[in-house]
Amino acid sequence: MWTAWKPLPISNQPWRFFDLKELLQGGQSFRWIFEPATKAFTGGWAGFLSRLRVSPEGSLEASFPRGGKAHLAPTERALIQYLGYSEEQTELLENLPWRSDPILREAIEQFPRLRILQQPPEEALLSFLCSATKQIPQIQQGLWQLAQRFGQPLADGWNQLPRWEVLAGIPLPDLRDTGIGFRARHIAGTADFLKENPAYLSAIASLPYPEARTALLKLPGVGTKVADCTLLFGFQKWEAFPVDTWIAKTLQRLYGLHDWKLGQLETFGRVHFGSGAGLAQQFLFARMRQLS
DNA sequence: GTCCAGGTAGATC
DNA sequence: GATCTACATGGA
Repeated sequence: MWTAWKPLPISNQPWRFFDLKELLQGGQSFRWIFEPATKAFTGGWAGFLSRLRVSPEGSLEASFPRGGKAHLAPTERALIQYLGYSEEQTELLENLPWRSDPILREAIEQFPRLRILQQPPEEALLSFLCSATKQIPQIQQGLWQLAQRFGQPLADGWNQLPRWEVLAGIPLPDLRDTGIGFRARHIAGTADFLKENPAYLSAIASLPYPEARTALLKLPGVGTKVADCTLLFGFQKWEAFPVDTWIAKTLQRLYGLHDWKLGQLETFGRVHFGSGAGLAQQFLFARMRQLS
């Protein structure tokens, strides 16, 4: 069913379970399920499945579907890319202003293995359309239902997230049945829009951040926060600085930015943290949740 | 029971 | 433009 555990060559530093949990279930992807029996996470993206765990010796290990299901396994290289372990992110991290910003430095020290997961844009968009005023476990639950009902079967009871073309044909009441509540009409609206404009998302990939953001904001249910999450986690637009309730709280309490408007906080983030603002955002997000 | 959750859109001023 | 509120659902 699964290949033997094998270390992934992505860091010489030891991993803790805590590091892997924050990377896979820290609010970036909602497609990794923890299995207490094996202390491993199963999940993936697109048509790929993997299992990940931290060995007792502190190395990050992966295992893949095998046998007739081998095509469901990502290459080791693709998995490492998905996990955000690229030269590009290493450089962005190095260039963040942690030398002059003790709050950011502390956050990075607390979560040294954290990176931005590089997810398919379609999945990031769908995920964060489901995220409005929901807790992370509920987002995970809603996406699981969407996948099980409308997505392509993979293996081990796992389905792929549904493609937007498929979502466009599903009646609103059926979408509602997955428990995603009022977000169903946002999904339906965006699915219809993308059906009319099939190349819309792929065109966004080549746009600079400001134009890409403007384009995403035209989709129903996509506001500034969902747009920035999609741009950061799906399109690798590193200057995107999503401001949600946690980040707003962080900037108020730790940076003293009381009474700032959302738009002002977004601008502050991009200016203060620079070209890797989105990466900084993820460390601050993890840190604030840890403090609460 | 009440409050809140990785927000957005539409109404109202 | 800036502020106010409805929107579904589940968990604390």
